[in-house]
This record gives sequence, C-alpha cells and structure tokens, in this order.
Amino acid sequence: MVKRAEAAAATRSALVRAASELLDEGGPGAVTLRAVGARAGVSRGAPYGHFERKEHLLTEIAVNAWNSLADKVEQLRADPDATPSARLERALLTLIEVGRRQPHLYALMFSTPADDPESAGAAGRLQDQFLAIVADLVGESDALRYGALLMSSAHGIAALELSGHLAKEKWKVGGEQLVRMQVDAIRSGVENADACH
Amino acid sequence: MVKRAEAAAATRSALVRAASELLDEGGPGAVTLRAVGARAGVSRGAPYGHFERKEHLLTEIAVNAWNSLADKVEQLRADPDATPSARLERALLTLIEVGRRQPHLYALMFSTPADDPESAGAAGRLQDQFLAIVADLVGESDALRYGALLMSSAHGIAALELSGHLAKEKWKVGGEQLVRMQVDAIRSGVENADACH
DNA sequence: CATTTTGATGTGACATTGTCATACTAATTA
DNA sequence: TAATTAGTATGACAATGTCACATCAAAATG
Repeated sequence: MVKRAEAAAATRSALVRAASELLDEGGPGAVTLRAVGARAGVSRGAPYGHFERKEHLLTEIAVNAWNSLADKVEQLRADPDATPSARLERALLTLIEVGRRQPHLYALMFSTPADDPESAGAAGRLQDQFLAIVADLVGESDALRYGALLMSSAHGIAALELSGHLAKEKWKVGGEQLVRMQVDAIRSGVENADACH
Repeated sequence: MVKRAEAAAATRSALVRAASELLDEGGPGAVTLRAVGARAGVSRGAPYGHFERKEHLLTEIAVNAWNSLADKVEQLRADPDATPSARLERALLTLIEVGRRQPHLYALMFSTPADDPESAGAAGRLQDQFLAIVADLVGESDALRYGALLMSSAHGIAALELSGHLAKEKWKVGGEQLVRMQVDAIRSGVENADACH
C-alpha cells in the first residue's frame, strides 16, 4: 500500500525533473507534455493533475533555478577570505556560468513573467544577495544604483554570449574579462569620488 | 496586366509587414502563417512561395530591425554638435528605445541565431557603428574591450527592463540613468589611467 | 469492515499550427 | 496560339496543448 500523497509528490517532482532534463538537452521545443510524461513514466495528461497549464510547469523550473542561484550566491557571500570586489566578480560570474552550462534554462529564467509572485520572489532573493555584496564594495547609499548597473551588465554579458553576438573572434574578450573590467570601472569610479579630486 | 514580378515583390513585402505588425501587437504567438497571410491579403500557404520556412520570415524581420538600428546609429554618429560621450549615450539609448517601443521585436532580434549570415551581417553593421563611436571616446586600442562591455551593458539594461526584472519601484533607477553611469564609469576609468596616477 | 468519496491517472477527442503535395491560374515565352 | 512557369489556393497530415470523461485505488465515513 503506497500512500497516495507520497506517490503524487514523487510524480510531481519526476515531472519537473523530466522537463528540466528535456529543456537542457533539446531546448524549449523538446519540452512537450507528452515527452515529459513519457520520461516521468506517466502519460501525457498526467501533468494536468499537478499543473494547471504547461506554463506553470515551466515557471516551477525557473523558480527552482532562481532559488538554486540565490543559494550559491548566498554561500559565496559568506566566504571570508575574499575581497569584496572578488566576491562580487564571482557572484556575477555565477550568473554567467548558468548561461553557459544551461543556456535554455537561462533563457527560460528571464522569459518567465516577472509579475508571477513565485518567480518574482525567488528572483528577488538573488537580487538581494547581489545587493548585499555590492553594498560591501560601494556602500549602502549607492548600492541600489550600482547594483542595478552591475546586474544589467552581467545579464547582458551572459545573454550576448549565449545568443552568439559576443563572438570572441571579433571582440577578443570573454565574459570573465568583461566582468573584471566592469567591477574595476565601478570601483575606481567610487574611489575617485573620494580620493582623486 | 500587372507584371508578375512586381506583384510577387509586393506580396512578399506585405507578408513581412503583416508579420511585423502581428509581432508588435500580439507577440510571437500571434505570428501565425495563417494570420500573416490573412493580413497580407493572401492565403495561408502563400508565404511558402517566398520563404522556405516560417523561421526565414522571422529572420527577415530581425534583419530589417538590425539594419534600421544601424542606420539610426550611423546617422547619430555624424552629428557634429555632440561630445563623444553624449553620442555614445544616445547610441546606447537607441537600442534601449527599441526594447521599450517594440519589446517583441527586440526579443526576436536577439533570439535569431547569430550564425545566420544575413542576420550576422546586419548585426555586425550595428556593432561596427558602435565601435566607431566608442573609439572616439576611449581610443582605437581599447575600443574593442570597452565596446563589448558597453554593448553588453546596454543590452542587459534593455533586456532586464523588458523582462520586468529592473522594476523602478525597487531599483530607483531607469535605463537613462544607468547608461549615463556606465559611460561615466568608463570615461573616468580611462581618464584616470592618464591623469590621476 | 463495507461503502462512499476523492484525487490522480489514462484515454479519446478537438482546435490550432507548421508543413507538404497538388491543383489552378495568369503571366511569360516560344 | 500553345507551352511553360511562377505564384497562389486548397486539401491533408502530424504534432501539440488542452479539455471531458472514464477508471481505479487510497482515504474518509458510517
């Protein structure tokens, strides 16, 4: 006698896992409810017992990704033997890494409507982690402004890399270098406001 | 007696225009070959006389957008009464403007495979225009590095704005301000290399 | 324990869509 | 005038998201 609640929960997470795998392997076009069901060992209509629409299944994948990323950055933030700017660089590179390793997942994260409460919450967690790291470098009062700029820059780098518009043959730079430049530019800008003039 | 070549060319551009309008009005989901045909005054199968696949029709829309953007930036580049940094800011804002006015078109531009020769050519034209403007500010030798960073930043700002992840209520900044900060940060960084130390 | 209820799952059906094969039509050409 | 051809219309098909309904076992109820 298998408890029904457990079996249902297992099916649900199997569906999410299956959909995630299909997304990574074949892109959005490969995430078919029929394929998801087949890989999860159930039939094509089963997902509708757990998700109202296909979009909600995808949203859950995005939420998981946001949360996992927030966890990583939070962990990274606690690292004591690293300068603030080094921590910031690593945090930004963490985002870019997702874009490289799981490009389809990355695209899904940023195409999921940000007005969805769950998605917004998880994405907000990541943003807050970023903000705290930025504040360590530029101070509380400027953290929002510079945080927005740094996040935009990192996302831009990741997005252009995975769309192929930042080909290394033409631009001669990679994401790591761009992140370093960006952090340096902001750090020197902040320091100059006090020290130089 | 209407010349057939002319009629065909008219149909072709009507298809592209119809598809562009549908994209702007209703997003990618609204761009159906049937809807495109109907709006262009032909039937659902007609597009296949001009485009091998639906994807090619979309690519043409993206190419037009890239070219139009490159034209605007080229025009902007010739403006004499504007400092190099002002020209750069305006160029970056031109990209962001597309994201605001035609979000679906903007998304299409950056989701069209960059390995498509036509699309790559048009996008390359825009990048070269950017590069020239950047070179005016930071010099030829650093133009590639800073150009890549500036373009990433601008695209990141535009993309985050249209995905809703840069809500002004939370971040207290808009695209204009971020672009200004970015250009200032780079300018001051470059000047400091010479002047300060 | 017997019965009823309930929620997850399987299956059939339907509309939509991209795409192909085919037929038709009018412009071009021989 | 007859033949060719390029553009277009139409029918058909497979894939897909989604709904309605049937089924079946676990859980609640008596």
